[in-house]
Amino acid sequence: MVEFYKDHSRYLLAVDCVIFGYEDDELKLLLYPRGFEPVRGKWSLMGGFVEANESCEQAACRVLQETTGLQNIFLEQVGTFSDPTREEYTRVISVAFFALIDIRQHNIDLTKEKGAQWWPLRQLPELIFDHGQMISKALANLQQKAGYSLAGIELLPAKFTLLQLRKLYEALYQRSFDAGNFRKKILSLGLLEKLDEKNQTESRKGAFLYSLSKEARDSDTERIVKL
Amino acid sequence: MVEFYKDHSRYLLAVDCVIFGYEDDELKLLLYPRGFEPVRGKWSLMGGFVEANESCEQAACRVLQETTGLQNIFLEQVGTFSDPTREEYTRVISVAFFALIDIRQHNIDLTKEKGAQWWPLRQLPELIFDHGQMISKALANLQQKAGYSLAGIELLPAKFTLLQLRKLYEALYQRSFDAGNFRKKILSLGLLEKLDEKNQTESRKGAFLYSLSKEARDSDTERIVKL
DNA sequence: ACAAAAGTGTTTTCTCTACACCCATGA
DNA sequence: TCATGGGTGTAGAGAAAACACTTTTGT
Repeated sequence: MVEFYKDHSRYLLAVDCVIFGYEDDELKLLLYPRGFEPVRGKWSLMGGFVEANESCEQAACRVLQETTGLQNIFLEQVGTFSDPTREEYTRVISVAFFALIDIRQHNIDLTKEKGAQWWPLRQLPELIFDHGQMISKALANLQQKAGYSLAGIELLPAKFTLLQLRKLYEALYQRSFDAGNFRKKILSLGLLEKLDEKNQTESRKGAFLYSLSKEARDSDTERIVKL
Repeated sequence: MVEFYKDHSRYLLAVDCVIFGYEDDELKLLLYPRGFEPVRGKWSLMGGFVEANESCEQAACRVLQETTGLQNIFLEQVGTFSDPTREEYTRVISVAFFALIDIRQHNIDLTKEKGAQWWPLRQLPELIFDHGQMISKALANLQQKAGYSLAGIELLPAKFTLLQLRKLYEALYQRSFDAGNFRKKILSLGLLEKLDEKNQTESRKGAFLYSLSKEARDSDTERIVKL
């Protein structure tokens, strides 16, 4: 066995997922009443411990899959929270991730089973530990990312109208965008593919559906929203 | 003692610092020949283990202070590296930080004592583990941050000329900037304070020195460089 | 007919960029 | 006097913002 490191402490390592969804023109977060002690029953992000054979990213994927039934989800590190007193009873280091999911795709039975609820971002309940900080930082990350790419699109169905996209951006940045200018700006990026289908449910006239084009998944650094 | 967590593994937790400096019109990194096994003698970022009473941020501060003699340094998380096989002999999770220091302020004796060297960013030696990845990510962070704020300024002395600032930005982005336009853009941000001193060493005419104004430390989200 | 969203076009404003030009001064 | 950086001004290109206007269709 290895002797080099024997003088140093070892810590529990967890991941916590800030799971964003979008519904009724507003951003929502999936929160859970914590199922085990300590602080059982208080609202928290969904998390789990990192097992011996997995990275934090893999652990976050697993947690996400276990709680929403979804795989291949947009997932990104937010930061690592390591204040020695962040949990009450023992020291746990937590790596926070944020995930963007299409709220209509997730497994509702699975989430209900654990008592999970979608909470509007603007009216969150009190959260355990430093989960509030994790959420703030995740939101800041998301806003920044959405300003440079169409990252936020993961929150919409695969096919969407420009109205839906605009409403999403309005929710993200808490401001309104001129409909005409928004359309021109987004289409000028050349990242969207116009489909032959129309959505007739949200307007009299009907609006064409769009989806992210193949080429779009790659490099797209142009600015969309001026903050 | 606490029983809730007893089923979960505990891991060694380290921090690694990507220490940026700026000298001779180019970005440099402070690297160390690793002083202990395994892989003793290979070049690496300076790091250390997180002790029981400190957060990762505190550990990074401590490491930075121990290696450069500097305190109150710009320091920011880059990301957490947790691949189970990232180190050869045992599992270590590492949180990478990046630091910006004024290369002329650090304690040269202290760094020399450990065999540390400043390496031009464009000609780095081979590094241990995933330290190369940490550096790439840190650089990307720095570039992005410098595009929105005057973050890079920490690499310069407290008083500097606009030529020095421009050269720094040119090194950061590996491109040139029009001298007149750069001056106007930077000054229009209202973040710099013009001093009554001049630097006579870098031009015949002499250039006024500037420093970051008090108000500037706060929110400054306007874009400086278009990427 | 009207309301509401879809979609297009125009005008104005602002920022970015390129570049011209004068200033000061050490060699 | 010449080269070099300091510093200011300006004209043109291009993007962003504001907004007018036409189309479509369910009620």
